[in-house]
Amino acid sequence: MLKLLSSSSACLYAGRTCTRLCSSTSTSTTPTSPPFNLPLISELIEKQHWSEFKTHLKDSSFVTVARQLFDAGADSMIILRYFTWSQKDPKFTHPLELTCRLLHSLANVKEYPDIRAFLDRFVRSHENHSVSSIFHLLATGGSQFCANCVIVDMLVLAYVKNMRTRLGFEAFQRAGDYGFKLSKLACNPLLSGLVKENEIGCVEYVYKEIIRRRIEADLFTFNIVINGLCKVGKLNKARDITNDMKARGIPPNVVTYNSLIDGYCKMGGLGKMHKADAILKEMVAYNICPNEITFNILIDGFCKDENVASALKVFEEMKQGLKPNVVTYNSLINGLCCNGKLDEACGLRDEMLRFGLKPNIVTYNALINGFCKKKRMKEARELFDDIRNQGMAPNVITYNMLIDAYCKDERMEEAYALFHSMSERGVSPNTSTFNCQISGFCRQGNVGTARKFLDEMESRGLKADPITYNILIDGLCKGGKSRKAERLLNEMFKKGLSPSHVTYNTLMDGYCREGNMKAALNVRVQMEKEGKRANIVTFNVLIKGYCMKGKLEVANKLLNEMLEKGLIPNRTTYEVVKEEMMDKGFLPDIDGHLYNISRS
DNA sequence: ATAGGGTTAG
Repeated sequence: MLKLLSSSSACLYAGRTCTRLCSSTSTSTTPTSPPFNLPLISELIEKQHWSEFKTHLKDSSFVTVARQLFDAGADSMIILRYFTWSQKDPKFTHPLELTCRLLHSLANVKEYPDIRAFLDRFVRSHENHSVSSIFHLLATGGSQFCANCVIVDMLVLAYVKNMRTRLGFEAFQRAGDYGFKLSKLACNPLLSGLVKENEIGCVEYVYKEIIRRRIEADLFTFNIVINGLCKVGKLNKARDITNDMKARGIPPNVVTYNSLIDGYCKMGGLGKMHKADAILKEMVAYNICPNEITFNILIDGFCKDENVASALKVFEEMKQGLKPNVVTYNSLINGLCCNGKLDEACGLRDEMLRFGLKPNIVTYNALINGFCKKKRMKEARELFDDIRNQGMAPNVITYNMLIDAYCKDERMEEAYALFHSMSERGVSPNTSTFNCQISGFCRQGNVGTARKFLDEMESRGLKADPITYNILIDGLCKGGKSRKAERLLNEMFKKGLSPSHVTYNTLMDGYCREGNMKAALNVRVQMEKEGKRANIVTFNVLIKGYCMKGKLEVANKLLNEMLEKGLIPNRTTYEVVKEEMMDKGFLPDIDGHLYNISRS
């Protein structure tokens, strides 16, 4: 078998010319082939008598035999069996032309489950045929148009199911070029895969094409698209699609509304919970009943909005008709912990135990985080030990929180001991784990050791992220080495990392502190060249820098520029301005803003 | 086949 394969591609092209030129009765392609006895060969394949099969065809390549089978009009199931058998050799590659021929022959006799299984293996195999070549051979293979539509539909599905979403998307596009009509059976999973991979641009494209190509869309189609748009904050578009579906006679359901509510909750900004609440009212008005998940989304939204009081109100409302679950409690416990209300958080933990709900690792992490932030390390550690007693295992987040807390408490050895023990327990450190420790060393002014951690992390195959660099840049700046810090920007670019606002602001702050306003302004220019507009922190840093140099006129000019750009001064701005400018007789034009700030 | 929770930098 194997030694014959090397010549298979030559055979393929010779064969193609041959089948085109000769009449269809031609069954023998090479003069050396033994006479082809279809009934006998078919029987041997069907009964899987492979050794006997080989003795009959010992000199023929796979391509030759396959072509003989096709040309002799063998049963498609027999040919499929032959293909499957030849796949036992993992290095074997079927010529794509024959694969397409097999697909056609299976489609013509409507053996759909077999096509599905075959394509599943096909996309998983190492044979990386390009989507365009597959389409080309399918379209020129002279099969019925409908057969091709089915095959392509199943091909898209096979790609998506096997995590080759990009290829699935490409096949979707090609299907449009060739005019092959797809079904929602392929399109819905494709959309779902694209959402999971955050390819929302592609999701929007596929949705538009589904409408344009008149592919039947169902409730799932719309919900997947709406969910994808909500996840990236494109709420207006999501609402438009909600209207589209209504117009097409598919009313939104609870899932649709949950996605929208979640979108508004995560959007951030002022009044977001008000908008989320408005959607809730709308859904109730349409007689769609909120479920546990609706409430979980709202509760989490209020918690993240630092409004635990409202979250608790919604929680009470939920208990009237629905049963809170672990996620509900986790959101509340986390909300309470982030606001330092540890007793109440523990109370809720006890309540969930009374209701027969078992705290999971997320519950523990929320509580541990709460204690860590209050520097109550002893209790945090007790909770950490309790995880194992409860038959669970701490995960990388648990470790990261504790390591970070020990570092912030300047207990670097304890942090390092945990760092060591996590590997022993089979939890691999990630970039954050290193960032916490790098940050710890920088805080102690030990940038050298911090830098060594970065190298150590990369030697373990973990990539530094922009945060790693922000930490190091901040460390160098605080040590009065802003020039050296600026060199790290180039290192970032070399690694394909793009500096964020934080990176530039940190560096500017460094130069400002050194009194080097010229260098600080240069950084701003560079930042804006990179398409990042100055934000509140940028202005705060620069204003403070000029104030410290006594250049209050320039500081005042910057303050006005900030207001003109619609940036609302925050507490830091207020403090800088108050201490440095107002006390020295400057009356910056931020009266109204000042009122808001002093109240907040 | 669609929905929910926890860590790091200014």
